[in-house]
Amino acid sequence: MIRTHSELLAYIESLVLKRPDFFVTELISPKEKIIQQNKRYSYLYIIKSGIVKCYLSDENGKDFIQEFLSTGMEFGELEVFSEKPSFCCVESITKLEVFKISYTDFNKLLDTDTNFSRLILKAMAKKISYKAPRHSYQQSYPIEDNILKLQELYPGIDKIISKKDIASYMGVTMRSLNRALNTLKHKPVK
Amino acid sequence: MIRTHSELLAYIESLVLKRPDFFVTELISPKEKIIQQNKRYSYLYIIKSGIVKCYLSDENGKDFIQEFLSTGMEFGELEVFSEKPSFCCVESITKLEVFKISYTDFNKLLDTDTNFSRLILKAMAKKISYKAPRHSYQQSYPIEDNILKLQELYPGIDKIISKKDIASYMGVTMRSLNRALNTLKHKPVK
DNA sequence: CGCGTAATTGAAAAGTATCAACACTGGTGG
DNA sequence: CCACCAGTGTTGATACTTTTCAATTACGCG
Repeated sequence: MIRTHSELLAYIESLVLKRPDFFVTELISPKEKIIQQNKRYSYLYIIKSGIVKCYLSDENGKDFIQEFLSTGMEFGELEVFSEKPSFCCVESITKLEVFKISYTDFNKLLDTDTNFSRLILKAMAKKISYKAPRHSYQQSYPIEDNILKLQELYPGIDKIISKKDIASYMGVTMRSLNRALNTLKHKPVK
Repeated sequence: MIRTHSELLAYIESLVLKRPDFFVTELISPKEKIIQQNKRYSYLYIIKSGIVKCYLSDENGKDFIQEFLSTGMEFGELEVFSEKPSFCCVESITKLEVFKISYTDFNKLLDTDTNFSRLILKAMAKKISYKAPRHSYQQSYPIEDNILKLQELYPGIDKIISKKDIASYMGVTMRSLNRALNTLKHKPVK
């Protein structure tokens, strides 16, 4: 649920030393919108520490959280390739430390540094293989099953992420989430 | 819904001429399982012509279709990066013409051919930006809305894809799909 | 013709959303 | 210090949507 990629972070940190002109370090406070849907940007980000949520919001005001990203995860990179405006929002949950790099410099790195290019490919492959089973499971199983799975994989997640966000992540209303939690409490059958 | 990537196909075809030793052309008949979940492979595929479905099937036997792929789309490439067994099944719907390339040769190309590497990055970015809004929309809106959207984007899709598959793609039962179709027919309000 | 797969439909059961009321919390300002 | 407010979380009643199950029809093909 909260995704990380330590290998990428390590490599980025080594790059920052080699090419300090490419990267800007930034501190961001909680609840800040870093990327807004349908806007154009020219920078992408790699998280050094902290957690962001990455979500799509539709015209009805319903938000749907794609993933929670943490150390070593990049965001805003897809637009480099698609050349379209951002298709999702990114907002900090905790306070954040990020590396920022311009599309231009990112492209330079891709073209000249095979290791880097490889890591980005890997990062994107990870994003895809993560999304697919989640999407599938969420559609195929009732809420209770999804909660159980979440608790199993990420015990104590509710202390970090608000319930509202957990509900948005699961694609259900908070009412349904609460009911499911209650019935699980009262019949911890297995 | 049926995804294509002509730019990649064009480039692959030019590569086939330059490096005929890297590629094998194969003909595949309909309803063949090309890739099976949780198995390991050493080849990946690029579609020259025809349509495949790419789906996850869970222990309950429910299938969930990720995407329909056609000309220029690659599959089986994620496992090159993740180094894990395949996480989804791929099955031909129509008869198929594909290029096959081994992980080894694919890696060689990635390391030596910047244009190629770039196209693969782009292909993966496309896969991600396609999945996210779809997932979001499907969770947030009722079936009828999803049908309308589908009919708008791909009129006549029902002639190519079986209803069963359309239902699996939308993540609902066929019963629900049929009911939604009927109510749409009887009240074509707008 | 007969077989298997795909598609259709009804009725009951399960799951989820909507709406609305209310509790809890941590600021903020009087 | 208290009152107030906004954001977050909780809960009940009800309506709606979707699944499940099962029975039936339609279609393509040997």
